[in-house]
Amino acid sequence: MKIATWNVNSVRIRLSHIEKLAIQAKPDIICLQETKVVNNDFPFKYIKDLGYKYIELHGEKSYNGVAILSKIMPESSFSVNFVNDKDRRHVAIKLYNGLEIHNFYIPAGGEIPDPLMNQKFKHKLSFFDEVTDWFKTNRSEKDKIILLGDLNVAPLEHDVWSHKQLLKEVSHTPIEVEKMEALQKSLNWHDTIRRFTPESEKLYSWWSYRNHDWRKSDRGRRLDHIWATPAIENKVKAGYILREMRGLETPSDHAPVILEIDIPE
DNA sequence: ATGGTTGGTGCCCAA
Repeated sequence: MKIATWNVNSVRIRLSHIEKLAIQAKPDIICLQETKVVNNDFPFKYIKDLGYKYIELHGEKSYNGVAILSKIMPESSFSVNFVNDKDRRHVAIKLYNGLEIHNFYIPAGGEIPDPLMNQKFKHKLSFFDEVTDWFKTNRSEKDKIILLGDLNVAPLEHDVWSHKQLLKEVSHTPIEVEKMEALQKSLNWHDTIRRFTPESEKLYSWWSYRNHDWRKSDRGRRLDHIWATPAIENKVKAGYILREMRGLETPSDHAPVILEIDIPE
C-alpha cells in the first residue's frame, strides 16, 4: 500500500496538483489538510475521476478541513472534534485489513509562542494534550494504526533550516516539541520518514511563500509527518517527501509525504 | 527587527 499526506492549502485551487500526484506517485490513499471547503462543495467528481471512489470528509468554510481519498473501500470512518470546538481538523478511516488511518491538521499556533499571550498557541498545546489522551484511552500500541498529517511541529534539529534561529519560532519551540514527544510516547509511535533519512541530514516538507526563491534560500521545515504503531513498524518499506511538488505552478507551500507499507488490502 | 506571499473572503483573517 502507498499512502500520501498533503496540506494542499485549498483543495479547489489545487486539483491539477492532486491529479499530478495521483498519476505520478499513484497512492492508494491520499490524506489532505486545509481543504478550506464545506463537505457539500467538495469537488467529488474530479477526485472520483482520478480513481478515488471513496471520499471521507470533515470540512468547514474558508479554514482548516481534512479529507481522505481512497481507492480502497473503508469499513468505517469517523471524526473527532478535539479541544471541543468547531474546527474540522481530524478524520479517520478503518480498512477491512484492520489498518486504521488518522489524518490530522494540528493548529499552526499563531506568531507568539506564549500560551498566556496567544490563544492560538494555547489551542495548539491543548490540542496535542487531547490527542495524546485520546490515543492512550482508546487505542493500544498493538493496534495497526497510522497517524499522519500536518502536525505543524518540526521536532528535530535538522527538521528546520536553522535550529538556533528557530528555537523561539512557533513550530520549533521546546514546549511544542515536548508536547509532540508526549504524543509520540502515547502508543510508542515510530517516525517512519526519518527512518529513511538520517537525523543528521536536513529534511523539510514546507517552505514559506514569503521567500522569493524557496529552492535557493531553502529555509524549510518538516511539519508533515507519518507515524506508525509498533504493530506495523516492520511492514514499512519506504518513506519520503516529494520535494519537487513544491516547485509546481501555483504550488501549495507544503510538499506531499509518502509511506510505502507492506500490508495486504 | 522587519517584511516578505498566498487563499478565501467580503470591507481582513489565517497561515
